[in-house]
Amino acid sequence: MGLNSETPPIHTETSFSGRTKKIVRDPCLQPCSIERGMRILGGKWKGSILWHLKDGPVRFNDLTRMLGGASKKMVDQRLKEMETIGLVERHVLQTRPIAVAYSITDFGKSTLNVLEQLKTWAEQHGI
Amino acid sequence: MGLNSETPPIHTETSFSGRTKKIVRDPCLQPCSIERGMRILGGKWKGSILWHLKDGPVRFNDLTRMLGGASKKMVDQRLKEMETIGLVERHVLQTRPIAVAYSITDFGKSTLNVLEQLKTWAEQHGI
DNA sequence: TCAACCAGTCTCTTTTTTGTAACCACCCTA
DNA sequence: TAGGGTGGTTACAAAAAAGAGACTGGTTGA
Repeated sequence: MGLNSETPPIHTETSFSGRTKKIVRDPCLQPCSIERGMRILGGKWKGSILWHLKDGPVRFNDLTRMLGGASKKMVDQRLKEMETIGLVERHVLQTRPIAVAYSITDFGKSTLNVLEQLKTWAEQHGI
Repeated sequence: MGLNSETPPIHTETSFSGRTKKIVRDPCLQPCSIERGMRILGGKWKGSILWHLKDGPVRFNDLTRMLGGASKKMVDQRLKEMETIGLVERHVLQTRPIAVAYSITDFGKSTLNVLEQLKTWAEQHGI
């Protein structure tokens, strides 16, 4: 099916400067908020990590095991990124032997809505 | 602040097989639905493209101009991926000169909730 | 003592992604 | 006829991401 009379008109935000030069009225000069959000949450494993932390702190190796397919290196990198952004926190437990646990911060929790929607969407559409 | 008595207990889904070997009760053998969803929507520009198509078909060059910073090649690649998945449709307009417009499909529209949430989240947190 | 655990780190290689720029073939208008 | 438009494609280079696998240095239980 092609575009026919019922389909909405072509949506353009361009116009001509003078008679020939085309300009965009509303370009995303910087990546728009969706794009910027994706750069935070869209990385490989990031969503999954947050999701696995939502029920309480998890230790490093446990987390790696939960994310079947992710290497320690990956998990380590992601956790560091997410720690500097403030999505997760790192706690050293003064037990013997020493252990390290990661937990989700309030900021991290603020992403759970989005992730839940995404999860629902993916499941509904058999992704 | 470290982990103290009020913080939830370490959340582990592991146990020991026999006495020594640790196993995970609930590993993501395949990437979980969040991960799989991200693989679809998380790519660079994908969300933005869908968002820009939501108000009606847009022509290729216009779209490229709207996504400030994306090259034709990028937009082209993303559109092709998204067309094969069924998120967008390509229409050749029999005008003179010939033109091509891309529009969002119903499946594509089903992602708009997620994208809207993401957008809201990003804006609320000054991302 | 051996083996498995802890939380990572390091190095190396491979793969993927991204960007730049030129090019095509055709159209339209000043 | 030149210079803008149309929707792409191609080749090449550069940069980023990902993966494999060994290794550390200590701990713990059988």
